[in-house]
Amino acid sequence: MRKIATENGLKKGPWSEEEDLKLIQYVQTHGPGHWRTLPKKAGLQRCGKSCRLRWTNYLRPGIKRGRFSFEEEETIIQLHSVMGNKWSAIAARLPGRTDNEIKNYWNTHIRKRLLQNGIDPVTHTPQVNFLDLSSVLNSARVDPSTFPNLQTLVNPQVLKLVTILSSLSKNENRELFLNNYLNTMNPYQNHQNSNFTCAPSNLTSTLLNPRHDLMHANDVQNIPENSVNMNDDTSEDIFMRACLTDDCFTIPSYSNQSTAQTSENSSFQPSCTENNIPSSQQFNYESVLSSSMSSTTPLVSSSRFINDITAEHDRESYYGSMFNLDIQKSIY
DNA sequence: AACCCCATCAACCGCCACAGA
DNA sequence: TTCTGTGGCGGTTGATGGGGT
Repeated sequence: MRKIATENGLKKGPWSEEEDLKLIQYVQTHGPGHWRTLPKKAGLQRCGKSCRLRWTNYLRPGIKRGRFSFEEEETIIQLHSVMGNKWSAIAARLPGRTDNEIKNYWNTHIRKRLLQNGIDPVTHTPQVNFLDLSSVLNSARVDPSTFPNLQTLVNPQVLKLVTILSSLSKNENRELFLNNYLNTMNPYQNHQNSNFTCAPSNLTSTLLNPRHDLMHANDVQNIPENSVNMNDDTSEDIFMRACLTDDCFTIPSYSNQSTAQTSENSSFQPSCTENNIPSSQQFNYESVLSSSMSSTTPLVSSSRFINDITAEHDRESYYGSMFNLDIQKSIY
């Protein structure tokens, strides 16, 4: 670990057993807090911040050490897909795990594995260039022999949607179309008061994210009967009329926000803030979180099975099959 | 055996939000 | 309203150890 260094008489680097003992004894007697004055009172040559970190990340009772379980990994992935790099918020849902530990685990294990499986760890979407996809699908439409089984591989509604999107000239328009598309698909959600909201730009990710498709499966049951039926052949026309009206493209704030938040160069924005998004642009993520927040049951149905898998390569193959499975579910 | 490369993760750093004076 | 102290957060660093050559 780090070299032991001193600065202003303060020690840096790894903690010794003796230091740990002093800190534990002091906190057990006086409780945590007042970290600035704690080192002097506890007889430690450390800065208060170092003491606090050592306590919260290592010495605090209830800290769970060791390998992350599959359930924990799934929870991290799903929460990260919603929260982004809000490690403390994620840690709050994983008893015994610290934000630092989760962050490290994400960067060294999960992130790598997602990349290996073709999943963008930032957006949680398959790493497929959207325009390339539409190009492929368009060509397939012109020449069915290219993909003779295309209709059995790709949901016709998805094909329609991609075709429409590819016909829109500006990325901004695509974004707007997608947002309106989804708003129309599930208007019920958009009118719910929610403490947990998401910027509309992330709906694009939601649409293209098989994991989100899976996670929203329960929501489908909540869609009121008068919402648009996507199995209706005329739904595309309905959507085109609904989404391509002038009104859609003349709301400056909407447009600007979408454009800004979907910049490819921008990192995954916390995406889900609680109060800074107008209600008309909010998206209800309650159901996304419900599985992990309100229940101790595994987050995906296959969790029971994966408890028995321990080897790293098994985890990798599990992730591969998990995402493949999700993709299939999402397109059928 | 020696060296190099890389993954891991504890610890640090800089910044920010918030509460209280 | 401003200042200051405190604690929290996310990003980064670097020591360590293991595997490969």
